[in-house]
Amino acid sequence: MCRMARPRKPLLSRERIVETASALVDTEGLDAVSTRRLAAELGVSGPSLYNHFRNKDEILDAVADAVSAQVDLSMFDEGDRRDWRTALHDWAVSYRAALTDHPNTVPVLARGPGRRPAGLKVADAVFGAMVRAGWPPAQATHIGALMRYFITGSALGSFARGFVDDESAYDPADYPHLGQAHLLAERQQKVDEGAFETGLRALIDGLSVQYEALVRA
Amino acid sequence: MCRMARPRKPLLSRERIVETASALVDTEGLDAVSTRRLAAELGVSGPSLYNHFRNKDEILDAVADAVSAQVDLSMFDEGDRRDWRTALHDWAVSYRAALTDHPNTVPVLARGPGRRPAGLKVADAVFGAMVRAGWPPAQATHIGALMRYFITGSALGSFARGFVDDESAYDPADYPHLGQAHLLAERQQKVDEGAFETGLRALIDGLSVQYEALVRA
DNA sequence: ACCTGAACACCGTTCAAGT
DNA sequence: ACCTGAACACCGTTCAAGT
Repeated sequence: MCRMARPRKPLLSRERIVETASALVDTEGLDAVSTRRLAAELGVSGPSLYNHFRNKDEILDAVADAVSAQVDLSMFDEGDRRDWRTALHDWAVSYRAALTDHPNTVPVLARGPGRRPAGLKVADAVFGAMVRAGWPPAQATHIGALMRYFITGSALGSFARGFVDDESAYDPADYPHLGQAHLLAERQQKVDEGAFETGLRALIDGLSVQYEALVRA
Repeated sequence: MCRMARPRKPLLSRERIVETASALVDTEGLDAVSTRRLAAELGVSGPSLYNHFRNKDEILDAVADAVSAQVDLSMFDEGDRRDWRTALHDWAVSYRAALTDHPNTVPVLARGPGRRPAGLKVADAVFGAMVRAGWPPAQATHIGALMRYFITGSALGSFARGFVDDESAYDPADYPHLGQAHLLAERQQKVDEGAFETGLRALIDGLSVQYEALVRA
């Protein structure tokens, strides 16, 4: 029959838009998401999206926030018996896992929580748990921020292929210590995991030093 | 009299393009750089740029690399007497300062050195110095990577969604006073600086713990 | 070699018009 | 309220043509 301009049931919803956009980001990357392409994927015309989101950035923010919502926060529950060190470690691992599952969203997430509800919930949970563990509020804020720096920085630096898998890009005359940089690219994932683990351990060990000085005072 | 298609002296050079692009990025942000806009700024037509760079990404890479070139590496010189801890700290502070000077380039830089010469030189210097200090090569690689994660992650999380850049997004009904956004920006900057300092100290303290265990073995 | 205009295949967003 | 096509002001990039 005839195509109606407005069906009795809306064709679109925020949920459906975010689901489709997320799938597109995961499979084809951030650049594949244009309003026209996304709309086509949803079976509507481009401008229809503007009935549900103010602009494209809001759609991408919602996609990113769905990833933040996957981060496990149970280690920060009041009832959880984990030491703050263990909780912080387990949380960082869960956070990184969420980013690993959706590497293409990292450039959006790495810019901070902004006004994204799930992102803010993560920040709030870390802050609350650190304060309960005995950290002064100002330090608890710092810990939440610096952990996020490290985790998102790691995810961004890892997935974006920090080194190129091409030996000719690294002339040993220019970079005497990078002779095996192409091999480094080959084993990039291993290196990134190792660097993440080393850094995470160092971060928590170092915070422990500051914590001990704190409780002693 | 007549306008020539090819003057005896080239109108463009890679240097001039990068200089103009850098100024545009610094003053108006990454999004302000379009090939047409940049070309207009240079007094030429858009396609002219393709005689000097393969594509726009290469121009942006060159802009980012100019920032990497500003990072002080003297603390990693063979003659320098600084302890590896102090060298790492001083380098991190210099690195962050370079990013602070050009916050709009951080999204490009945070993706890793790629094949950018100055970025690779930085990675090479850190690696070499850590190995000379007694770290095993695998650990030296990790240290270079994890420090970069933290520093770029910090810069991205701080500057990209700073309250200053975001000012237009605030509803004037909620923030009727002009000073409000400024206060938020100032507080955010303080938090970011504090988190960076706390994190940097923790990272180096934590690495020290691992180093002590290493030399004892 | 280096620059040009024209052209191609796109963009994000607005808006009047439809139901 | 929610979707449409048309329109506006852009994009990055290719390419034949000019000198």
